[in-house]
Amino acid sequence: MGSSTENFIQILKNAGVKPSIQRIKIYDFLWNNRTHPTIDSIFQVLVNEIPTLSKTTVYNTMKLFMEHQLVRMVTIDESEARFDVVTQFHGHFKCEVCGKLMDVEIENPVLVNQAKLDFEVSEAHYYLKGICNECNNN
Amino acid sequence: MGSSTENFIQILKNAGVKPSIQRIKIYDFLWNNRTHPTIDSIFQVLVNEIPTLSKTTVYNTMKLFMEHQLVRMVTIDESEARFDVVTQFHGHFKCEVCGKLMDVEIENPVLVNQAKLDFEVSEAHYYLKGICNECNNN
DNA sequence: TACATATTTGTAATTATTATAAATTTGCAA
DNA sequence: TTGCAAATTTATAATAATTACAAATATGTA
Repeated sequence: MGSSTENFIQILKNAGVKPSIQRIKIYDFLWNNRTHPTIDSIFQVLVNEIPTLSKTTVYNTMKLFMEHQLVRMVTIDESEARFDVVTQFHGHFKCEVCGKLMDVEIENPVLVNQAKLDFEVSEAHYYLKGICNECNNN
Repeated sequence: MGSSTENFIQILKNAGVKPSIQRIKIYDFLWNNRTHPTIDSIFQVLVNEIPTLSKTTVYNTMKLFMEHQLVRMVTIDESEARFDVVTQFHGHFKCEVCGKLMDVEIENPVLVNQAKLDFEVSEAHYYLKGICNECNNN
């Protein structure tokens, strides 16, 4: 699968987002850095490529991307929002020692009886907290 | 099941938390108001009963309760933390129209293969977003 | 009662996010 | 190409949740 600029432009266009330089670079970064980055970490990296970049633009862009289903917000960290370019359902694990946030494969959970009927679901999130193996072995 | 002050004192003691007036009243409120309240909403109600109550005390107390597994933090709302006195695994549903946060019964999700081996899990959270029936019918 | 410790409180500091308006860029029509 | 309206980006200020801190108060015990 190619990951050239043209591809990112096409992904944005398909989602109904006009591909400005900033939007392309931000999407590019998310695509290639699947570490569930925060607004600030996105900004800190990209301000090197786009010296005039404003943090407000990163906020605006992530909001726009969310509205167009290009990213998911991950709210495990109470203090800062994180973002995930993978929008298919999957879980997250946060290690409370090293702080790393990892993807977790999980069977799509089953709502019990009544729950299925009580609302129209548009988004599902699942996450775990605990200690990762690396931290447990040290 | 009784829900008198004596019972709350016992619950706090069993969890290793010294039962001050403030802690008892806060736990009492959580036990009897299972609406996943925010720090501010807890404070606004209880400052009527304890006029000297400080919001810092509510923050401190919720932190202490979390450390002693008396409550769970719910982070569906990006802006404000919410708290749940029910610590057994269950899901949450947030209606994006009316904003209400409800409990959802759900089968305990199954981690796929490798995930089980990769970390020691201490907490699991599951939540949904969408539109509730009430909002859908109006 | 006296005192050490724990708890609460009020205030100030921090920090993520949002609001706002000016500056810049973009796309298009004349 | 030029001019202009709309979209986008930017910088700054405002907001609001949370944390840090130190003084005040309450608690338990010798």
